[in-house]
Amino acid sequence: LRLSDGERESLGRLEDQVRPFRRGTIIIRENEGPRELFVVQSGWLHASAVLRQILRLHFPGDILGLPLLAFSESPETVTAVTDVVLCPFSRERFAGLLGDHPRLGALILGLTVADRVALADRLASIGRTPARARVGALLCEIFARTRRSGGGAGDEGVVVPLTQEEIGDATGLTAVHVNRMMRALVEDKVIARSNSHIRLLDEKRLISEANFVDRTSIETGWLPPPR
Amino acid sequence: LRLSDGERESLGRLEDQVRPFRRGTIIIRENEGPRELFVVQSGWLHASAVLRQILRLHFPGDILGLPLLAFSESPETVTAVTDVVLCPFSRERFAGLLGDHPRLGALILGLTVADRVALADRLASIGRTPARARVGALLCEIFARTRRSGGGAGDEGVVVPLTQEEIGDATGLTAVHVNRMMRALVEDKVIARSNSHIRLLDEKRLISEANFVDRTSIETGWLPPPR
DNA sequence: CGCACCTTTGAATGAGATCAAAGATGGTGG
DNA sequence: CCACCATCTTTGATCTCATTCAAAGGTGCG
Repeated sequence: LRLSDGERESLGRLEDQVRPFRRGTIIIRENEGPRELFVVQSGWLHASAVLRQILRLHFPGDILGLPLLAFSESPETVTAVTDVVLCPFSRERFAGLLGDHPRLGALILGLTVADRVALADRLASIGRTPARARVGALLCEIFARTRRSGGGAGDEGVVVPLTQEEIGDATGLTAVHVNRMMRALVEDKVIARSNSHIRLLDEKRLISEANFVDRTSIETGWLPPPR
Repeated sequence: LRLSDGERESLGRLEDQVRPFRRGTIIIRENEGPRELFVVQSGWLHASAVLRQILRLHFPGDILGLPLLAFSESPETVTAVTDVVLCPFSRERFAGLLGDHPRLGALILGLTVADRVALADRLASIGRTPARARVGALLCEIFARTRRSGGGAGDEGVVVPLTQEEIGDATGLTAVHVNRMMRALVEDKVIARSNSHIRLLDEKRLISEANFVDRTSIETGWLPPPR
């Protein structure tokens, strides 16, 4: 999508501040009223809820804290999985952006809708597929989103900084069972692992047995004209 | 939220057409390219994905087809659960609304974010809680949203037009197990049932054992100024 | 009144959880 | 540079919640 000069400038201004955090840091705490939203500049994070369910992985380019647009208390905890660099901005600043550039608002609405659809995919995965497919779907999502944000990650695989416990929290499984499923995937030569580095050996098969659909690219043709 | 005259008028125009559908009708079909979005005027619908997972219940006031803002092919099937009346409108018309009234765009973004949060709640429910709590959470959601949209539904209960099979599709359970959990809830005097009519006897208890959080009301204080 | 669909119930089975403990790995300070 | 400790991974045995399979009641619509 080609942005107008005004849009580009307003978006750029959102990233004028830069703040680094150590891995493990809690960026937004559940049930507290955060004052800021963030754009992820580098690193991985995850959003989790009660009962340790991991709801979402966040990669560079994502906006953190959108629930603040609907609720004064955060419904989720956002934790840095690796060291991260974030660009904070206020809700008022964001409102100003939406007011000045309705097309950007529509674009962000589109991105939020896409996010909602991806979440729905995960709901179906967790509600209706066996453990192995759930782990597979998570891996597919990690690869699709890493490719999009992190540059390469083509064939050399990805360093996944998640513990098996965290993969379990994301898939609704126990760490023990995640371990067995990952070993089974290695056994069947669908993936290869060494420590935290994972490589896809048979992506077609993984995608098909996990029922995975890539939701990383969205339509922009319908947007209102730029201002 | 108080709308400006222009906002009110533009919103009203979205509902200028009215189209009734019979119960059981498929309104939007997965993997097809729908041409329209809809506002629900009356009736219940549900959105489902492959594997029969029900992703979302839709009540009067909801917008159907938002995924069209991100994807040209619908990721979900929308089916009328009861007879319904819908107001169709085009994506272009919606884009016009967003362009003319950025504050409405921001409001719809807030509503979409709230929807995403509610979906995240269901993900946690399905991923991390036992069957009885999942059924309970669905009932809580139905009561909360019926109250909001359908008027009363205070103490006299609600007629739930879903089969136990459909409740299972929404909660990731089998119809047989849904039946056992519902009977257990009746047995423990948490709910009362006669045919498809359900009444809450001990809402506090149901909410607490289901970990339910009501996400039906959202913040609007941050919105940009109206135009 | 009959048929289709839905609910209810029982028994057997199985996927994943739980419990427990033994290897790996990596970061830290001496 | 190495030893130690915390954290993470792996493995086995057992248990349990939910599924599956099967069949008998209900309910309401045509």
